[in-house]
This record gives sequence, structure tokens and C-alpha cells, in this order.
Amino acid sequence: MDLRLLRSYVAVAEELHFSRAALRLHIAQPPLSRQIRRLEEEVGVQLLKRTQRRVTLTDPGRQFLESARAILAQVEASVALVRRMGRGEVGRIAIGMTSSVAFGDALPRLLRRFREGHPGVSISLREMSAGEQMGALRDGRIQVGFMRPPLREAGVSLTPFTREPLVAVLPVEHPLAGRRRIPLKALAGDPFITVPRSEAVGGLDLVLEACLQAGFRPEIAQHAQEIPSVIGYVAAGFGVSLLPQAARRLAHGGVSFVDLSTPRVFIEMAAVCLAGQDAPLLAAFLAEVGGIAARKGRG
Amino acid sequence: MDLRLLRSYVAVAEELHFSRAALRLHIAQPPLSRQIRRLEEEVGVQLLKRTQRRVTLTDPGRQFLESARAILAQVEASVALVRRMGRGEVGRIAIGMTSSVAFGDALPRLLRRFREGHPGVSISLREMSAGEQMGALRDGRIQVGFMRPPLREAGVSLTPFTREPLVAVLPVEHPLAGRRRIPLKALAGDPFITVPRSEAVGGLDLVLEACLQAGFRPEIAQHAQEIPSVIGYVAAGFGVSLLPQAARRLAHGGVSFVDLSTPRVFIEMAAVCLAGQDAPLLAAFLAEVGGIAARKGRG
DNA sequence: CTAGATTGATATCAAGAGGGTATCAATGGA
DNA sequence: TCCATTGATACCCTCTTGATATCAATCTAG
Repeated sequence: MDLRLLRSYVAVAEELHFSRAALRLHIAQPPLSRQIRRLEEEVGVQLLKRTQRRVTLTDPGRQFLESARAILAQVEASVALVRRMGRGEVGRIAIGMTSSVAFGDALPRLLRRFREGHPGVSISLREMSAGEQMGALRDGRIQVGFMRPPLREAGVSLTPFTREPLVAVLPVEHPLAGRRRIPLKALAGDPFITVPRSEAVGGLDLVLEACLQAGFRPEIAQHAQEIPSVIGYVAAGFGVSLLPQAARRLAHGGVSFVDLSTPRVFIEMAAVCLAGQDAPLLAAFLAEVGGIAARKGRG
Repeated sequence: MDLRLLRSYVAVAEELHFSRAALRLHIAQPPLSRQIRRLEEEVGVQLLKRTQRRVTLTDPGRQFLESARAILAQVEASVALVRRMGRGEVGRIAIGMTSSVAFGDALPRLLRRFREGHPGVSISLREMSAGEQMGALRDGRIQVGFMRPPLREAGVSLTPFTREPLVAVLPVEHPLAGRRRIPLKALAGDPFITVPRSEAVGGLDLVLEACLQAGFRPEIAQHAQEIPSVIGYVAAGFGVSLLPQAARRLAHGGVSFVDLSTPRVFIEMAAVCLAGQDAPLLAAFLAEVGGIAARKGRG
């Protein structure tokens, strides 16, 4: 059965007049008569009573009018919903992030901005390690992950998001605490506190690389699972650390944050998703990520 | 949009395989591919992702699968309902009856029987005078009325239902009370209690005609609105009356019911509806009325 | 690594559905 | 009684729809 038949029937049943209904439907009257007759044949029930002069609804016809209206409304609503989903205006997106992401204000800002532009999208945010994110991406449990490059994974696509300098974290009693800026080399003799590699891809590697670039091999005194723990160790005098600038907001009386003059080492974060995805919602989200990154880059 | 497209889409989305889906739909694979493409064009959204080897649903496609299933189910349910209505198995029928009908057991029996045969039909029963019934029929507030012929109305169709003899109602102290049978002429000298014409078409006329037929013109002593009132007046000694046999069930210590030997006068009741009606439900109901009448006639 | 099988897409043809115009038949009102 | 109104019918033309033959790409087996 064609939905056109239902539309035609609703028009006739509302107008109770074939010619007027045909006018409303922008077709001629004879095809409309045929349509209605075909509909009645298909259903097997007389829906209209034509008395050569006046059209009235039968009881089943009255019932069918309501049904037809309901069906057409449902079809319209369904198509509209799917179209909105197709444009990425409606849907569901699950996002993974490493715990270190939570310290910046970039992701909250991104999400707030995206929600405003896509009020029909429900966002779920889950904290998980970079490794867990990769598994979740491949299983479809999340569609986007936020983690720090570089990635060794194949088959994923990467959208740069934030890029912020590493800063030195020193105990307040450290001789260099309170300086505006120091070269990394100045910390060559200090033991380092780091986040283990498995927890934040690139974290440990980045520190190692930075120190080697500065001309020394750091002594790793301690691994901490979370950034607040790192700061705790530093405050307790176990050593120094390098952390993303955003860690400054975790201000703590016992530590001092000092910019690095050379080398300036940047820690990056990117949105990661499976390559070959073309979900419009995902595209819209990544566009937002890219937009924020570009705006930051300019500023 | 054709519902066939939805059926095809559901098949493909469930099988995730064009050839198998085509087999299930009893069409060849190429037209199915075209159908799905047309559906996608119509909706304007990619519903399936074909990777030359494997078909998967997109997010909007998954949503649309649910919608399509729901729409098809609703269409099927609607058509099934209308078909049942067309066969008179489901629907609503409003019936009017004069108060005098309520004294017989014929109508309750009829309704019980009809309900059993048509469990999906909801019946509403309203007590109204014959005149009110005619108005309600023409307004469509009821579809059937039960009243006593003859009718002077045009444009109505009449199905005989019951036919029962009039019996004489006498006060117990009346000389003829307690007889098995008397001729109507024996009441020539008694004052009569009757129901006014407006309340029950044919009631007064029938009594008048019976008496004239018996050779006398009755003295109308009193009008009563309801049959119990008639019996009350008789018991109080105001006079005698002629009532349908069914009034016997309103037994009252003060009155005596006596059969008439001659003339045997019958009071009839018929189901009345507008002429030219062809609602299947009404036809089924009238068939039941006719069936009961025929069975009674034989018995 | 190559050959065959699998699977969806494309091209093309025949049949039928669907819309348009012209016209008819019946009814109701002036 | 005549005319306007209204749904039905007849007929033509176009476009959709389904079938068949074939292609291109990919996965699998040896």
C-alpha cells in the first residue's frame, strides 16, 4: 500500500468531496476516485458511501480516517527524526578520556559548546586509560577518545585538540622554586616523579625525550598513578616533575610551578576515532574539536 | 512513499544481505537494491553502509529500522481493525427503547445472544420515548430503536421483533377477576386506564381499536405515564386496563391478569432503523433480531 | 599468489501502475 | 423542466517496477 493512498483518503474523508480533495492534493478528480477505490479494495471494506451527490463516511471509514492520520503522523515524525540524525543534530555519542584530560578546561568548554549547537545529542563521558579507549573504540562502546599522541595504533584517525607547554613542578624548598623560568637542564640532578606509560600514552615518553633533548637522562624516583599523586610526591620532597600547564589549577601549598625556558616541550591531546567512520554526528563533533583547536592556535 | 519500501528495508536491515533479503521478499536482487537506494534518496539519509562485501546499518539506519517496524505494525493493526469493523465484528451500536420494552425478557435475551456472537461490539442502551427515538435515529445518536408499530414515519426500515397478546388487568375485587379468560366486551362498562399516545406509539390506539372491534367505545378514566403506574391505578380501583402480557411479571397483590378470549389483540414491537443504512454491524444486529423473531414465531 | 566464488551495482527491456483529458450519468435546485 | 454539480468511466501517455544478463570488487582456498 502506498502512503499516497492514505494521504488521498484523509483528504477525501476530511473534505467529503472528491473534487475539492483532488484540488487540495493537486491531482485531477478521476485518479483520486480510482485511488480511493483501490484503497477500499485493498482493505476490503467500504470506507465511503457515495450517494451520487453526497459523500459520507461509514463507521469503518471513520475509524480508518483516524488510523490513517496516526500512521501519516508517525511516518512524518520518523522521517524527520532520521533526517535530524542524518544531519548530526540528534543522536548519542560516547566519549572516552584519560583522567589527565579532566584537569584542563578545554574539554568541558568543548562539550558545552557542542551541546549548545546540538541540543538533541546526548553525550556520555567516561574516564578510561588510553589503552582502554582503543579497545572501546574498536568495540563501539565509545565513538571518540581523548588521549595524548603519539599513537602507535593503526586504523584510527586523529584530530588535534589542545597543545600546552609542560611546566616544572618543584617542592617549595627547592632552590629554583619561585623563579619565573628555568632551563630544563637545571633539573638534571633532581629525581623525577612521573606517570607510568600505560596510564597516559606519551606522558613518560615525553618527559624522557625532553630531558634527553636537554642533555641529561633523568633519574625516575617514583611512579604515581594520578596527577594529584604526582603533586603530592613533589610536595613531600620526593623529587620534581614535569606536568601540563593545566595542572596549575591543582594549586598546592607545598609545590611551585615554574615555566621552562628551554627546551619548550609541548604536550598534546587529540580526539581519536576509528578511521573510515562517516557518522554525521561524529563528523560534527570532530568539526567542533577542530574548530576549537584552530581558534586556540590563532590566539 | 510506498510501504513496500519499508518492508524491503526491514528485510535488508534484518538480513544485512541484499540477496537473502530479496529471496525473502520474493523479488530479484537488482530491484531491491534500487528500492533501497530510492528510499535513501527519499529520506535523504544514508541508512546502510555497503562495503562491497558487507552491509552494515548506520546510526540513522538503525533508528529507521525500528521506526519502519513500528509503522508497519501500526498499519497492519489498523487494517485488521477496520476489516473486523467491516465484518461487523467490532464496533459500537447505540440502541433506544421505550420503557415498556424493559418489562419483557425478549430484549435482554436478544442482547445477551448478540454479545456472545459479537464480543468486540460495545452496546449502549438508552430508554427514550418513541418520538425521541425517531429524532435520535435521524441525528445518529442511536442506530436502532425498539418501539411498537404502526409507524407513520417515512424513511425508516422496520424489523418485527416480538408479538404478544394484550391481557386484561382488573382490580382483585372486580367481578371477573380470577377468571381464566373473558371476552373484551365484558369490560364495556368499566372505566379504562391507558398510557398516553405520546409515550408509546400505538399503545392508546391499540386499546381503542380493540374495544371498538369488540363493539364498544371505552371510557378513558385516567392516563398514566408508566406501566407500573397503570397497575397502581387499577389496584386502587380507578378502573381496568389492557396491557402486554409481559406486564404479568410486575405482579401486584391488588390486580388480577385475565386473558382475552375475543378479540385476541396483539401488541407488537419492532426494531426500527433508518432506511438505506448498510452498516455491517447494523445488518448483523438486525439479522439477530429477525432470527429471534422467527424462532419465536415457530415456537 | 592466483583462480573461483560471492555479492552488490549497472544496463536494458517488458509490463503495469498512475496521472491527465474528455465525457457520461445521476441528482438537486432554480 | 432545465441546468449546474459531482462522481464514474474510457482512453492515452509516461514513469515506475521487476526481471535478466553482466560487471566489478573482494574474500577464500589451494
